[in-house]
Amino acid sequence: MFEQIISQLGHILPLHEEEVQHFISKLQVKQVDKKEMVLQEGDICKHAYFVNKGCLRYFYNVDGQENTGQFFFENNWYTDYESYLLGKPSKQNVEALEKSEIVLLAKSDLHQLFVDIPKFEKFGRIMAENAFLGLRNKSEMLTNQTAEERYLNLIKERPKVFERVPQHYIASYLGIQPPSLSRIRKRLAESR
Amino acid sequence: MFEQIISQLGHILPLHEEEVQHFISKLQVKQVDKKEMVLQEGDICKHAYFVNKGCLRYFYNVDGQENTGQFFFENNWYTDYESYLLGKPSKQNVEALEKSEIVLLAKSDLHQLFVDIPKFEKFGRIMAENAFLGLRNKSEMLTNQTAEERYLNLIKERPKVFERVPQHYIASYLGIQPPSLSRIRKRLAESR
DNA sequence: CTGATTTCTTAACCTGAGTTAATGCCCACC
DNA sequence: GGTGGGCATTAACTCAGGTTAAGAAATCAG
Repeated sequence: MFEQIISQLGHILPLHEEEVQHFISKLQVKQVDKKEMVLQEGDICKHAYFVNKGCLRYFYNVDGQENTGQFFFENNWYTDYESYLLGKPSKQNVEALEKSEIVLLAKSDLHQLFVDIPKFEKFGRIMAENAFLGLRNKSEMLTNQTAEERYLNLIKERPKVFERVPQHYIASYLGIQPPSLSRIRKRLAESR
Repeated sequence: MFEQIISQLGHILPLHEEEVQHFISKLQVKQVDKKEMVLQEGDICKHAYFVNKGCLRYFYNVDGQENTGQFFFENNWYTDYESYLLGKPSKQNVEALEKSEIVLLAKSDLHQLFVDIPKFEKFGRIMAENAFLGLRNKSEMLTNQTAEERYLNLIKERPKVFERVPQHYIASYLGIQPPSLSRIRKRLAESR
């Protein structure tokens, strides 16, 4: 149930058995169906989500267009940090792209952990740092690369995405429309 | 010299006088001229920078084009987290847009602080969280808004930028070219 | 197995922004 | 007080990507 999350945590923090138990006592597991929403725009994000199995994506809804921010597969954390940290309504929507099992950690519990076991602050810091690095990657890709470069880069760096995610979500992740992704694929296929 | 940084720190962490002194002992001040580079692409970013006075901007160099990521004014922290955290050569360039005074905090010293005074982990966490929020704002703006919306939003949210930063840097920050920003300004002026 | 739905591709047309280059303005500095 | 360099604007042209719509292909549910 929590082996994955505990194993990952063990790589960050050395913990005593009772600390592990204390941590586990804060966790809850949730099964979600394909296409089920985990978080909706307007909700206040009060949890961090860890993917045990399956796949989540978050997206923005802009003028009826879905704008995919990121995909999260097994052993990855997701949270809408902005809503989570500032207590503001989220602008993000999160849905399961597959039947998934996710672990929930409430913000209030995590903050209590920071107090009860101060070394968990390090966990909090590393979560935030990793969230930053993930966003930075995405953001740099959108600013500094052309659509074609972004596509090629994604194939190279995360080929798994293409095996598990429909192409129109990938287009949206790359910041383009499905016809545009098709054009890029066609262009590349011809020039080879 | 360090009043600003200590004052800000005081809002995050309650500290004893000796802890403040310990922290201050890690800091160094640097004066930089207008247009002077603080960090260059390829360097490994080993410090966090706090702006006491003046203004920094960081940018990417992509095919000879400068791609501005952010401006930092007084009382803001900058670091290239990716290079800083992973020890990789930075892809960013940082220059002073005005004669500036900046405070440097070395990564190695900060990590020693985490060990010496564990509650500094909280400072580290909040730094990372704030870096995330800043990037998230920028990133969301680029993904979800048109160039015109980004321009109007910047005027509304950070009018100071227009008073202190040449327009071609603002264009680059908005993700467009100077002629394009001129067109937007013209369009807006006409439709009013 | 079959009809329905989702997904992908293609075509035609449109548009916002890039590119390049010319012009004029401003102001910093000699 | 001139002058040279940096900066903003404008024009003309190009093009990547958006938009819309239609059709083909794949996938799913009953």
